[in-house]
Amino acid sequence: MLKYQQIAAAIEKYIEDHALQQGDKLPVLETLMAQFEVSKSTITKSLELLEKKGVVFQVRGSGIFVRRHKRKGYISLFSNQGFKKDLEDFHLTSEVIELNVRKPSQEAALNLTIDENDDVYFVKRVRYINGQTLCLEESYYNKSIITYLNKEIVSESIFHYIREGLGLKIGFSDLYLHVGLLTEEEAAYLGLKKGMPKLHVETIFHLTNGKPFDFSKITYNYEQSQFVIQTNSF
Amino acid sequence: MLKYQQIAAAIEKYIEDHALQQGDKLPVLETLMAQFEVSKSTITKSLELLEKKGVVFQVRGSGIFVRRHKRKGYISLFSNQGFKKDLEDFHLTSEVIELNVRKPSQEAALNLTIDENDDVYFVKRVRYINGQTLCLEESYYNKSIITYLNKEIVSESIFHYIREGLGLKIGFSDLYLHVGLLTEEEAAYLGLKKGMPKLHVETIFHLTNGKPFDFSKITYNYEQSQFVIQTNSF
DNA sequence: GAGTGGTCTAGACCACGGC
DNA sequence: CCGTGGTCTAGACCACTCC
Repeated sequence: MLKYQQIAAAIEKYIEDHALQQGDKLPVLETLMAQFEVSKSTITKSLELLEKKGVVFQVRGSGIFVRRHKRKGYISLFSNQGFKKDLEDFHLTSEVIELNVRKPSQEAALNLTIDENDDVYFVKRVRYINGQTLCLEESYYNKSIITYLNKEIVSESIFHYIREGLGLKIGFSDLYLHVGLLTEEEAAYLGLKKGMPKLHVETIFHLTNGKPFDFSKITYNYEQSQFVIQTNSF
Repeated sequence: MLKYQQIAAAIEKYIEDHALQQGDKLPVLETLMAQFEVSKSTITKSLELLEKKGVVFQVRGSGIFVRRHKRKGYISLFSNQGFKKDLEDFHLTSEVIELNVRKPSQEAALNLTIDENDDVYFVKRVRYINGQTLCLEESYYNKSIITYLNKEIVSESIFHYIREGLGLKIGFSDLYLHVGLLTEEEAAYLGLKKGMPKLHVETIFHLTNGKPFDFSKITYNYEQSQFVIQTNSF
């Protein structure tokens, strides 16, 4: 692990352990430099990382402050697929409905930029949060990248397996959000009634080298659909 | 304007002008260093900025590539309030329903971290996209920060005025998303029917110094609610 | 004006991709 | 192995905040 990542992790842990709140001041750069025995730019890099993650904000001429949104019970839209850590407050489980190798739909092939004759893993799951249905998920994984999946992996965190088991590096993703009404089938899986509202999210996940490896379609239970997103200006 | 921002803007313009597509390769670092006559870290800073914005992605040992999502007609969830540039494809207009100075609701006071006796500007607008209703917006601006607003400003881009007119620097924001069904009043403003789905977004905007200055509640027309979000891993 | 974060440089060395 | 991006350093100078 790189220095600036270690330092960022240490600072984040410090904030967590001391239960610091929004606006609380952290030590000044010079102190941090001395404490971690690194140069200024390394500390700066660490703090940039934490700023991107929405953990701190820096004010020139003033200091470094903790950033923390106030509301509880909201799910971070980004820490759902792939970044499970933030969900420690929640119990996430999955019920696997379907898992097989097949040819992709035209839509899936397009989004994964593969040929319709290439193989994909198809995964269909219902995910539960604290015992309640959270969402219905249908995912297509490019089999030439995600070479193996089994029921055990798919019941747990697929993304954890991709990183640790396969040693792949997940880069960026594009999310597409829609609002609509539940179909009969979706309602059945989620234990809701047809015609109730839904949040539908399609995501294309890429590796750091830019190759799309997963196309996911997720329908969220509106009762559980409380999401938070932290953003920064450019 | 800072060097690295100028360079980032230049590179972004180059991508735009040459209509580069996802995966297209940009010149290597050394070339860019020479071309802009700056040191390596400055170019790196520029590219980091573009990476944050979702304009490029960098692959170690390989190169710098253009990142561009494929779907058209989607609104970027972040470039709506405050970052209007990305919406050039769309015609955005506003109809002002209400504009006045008042005491904040308990909810607004809480989210702006002010007292219920402090003054706020209250703005209620319906926003149109290409002539269709896009959303109903109710905003509370901390009057001790946003000292003046009038109908003309509020009909145009409030955030542009805050930046240029008031010289304030917008920092970060917290978005809270919900899905639900339209009330009678909301449906009336949006020209829809009660009971249809809605996306409800509450946002708290902060200045770079961390002070919240705007609390907004927006109800989106589900027919227009096609949003895209580009994210990066940490 | 003192304190504090941000920008920029020049250069050494490292790590990954792909031929 | 070469080309390419990433990390890290030491230090100069700049810009903002707040007393």
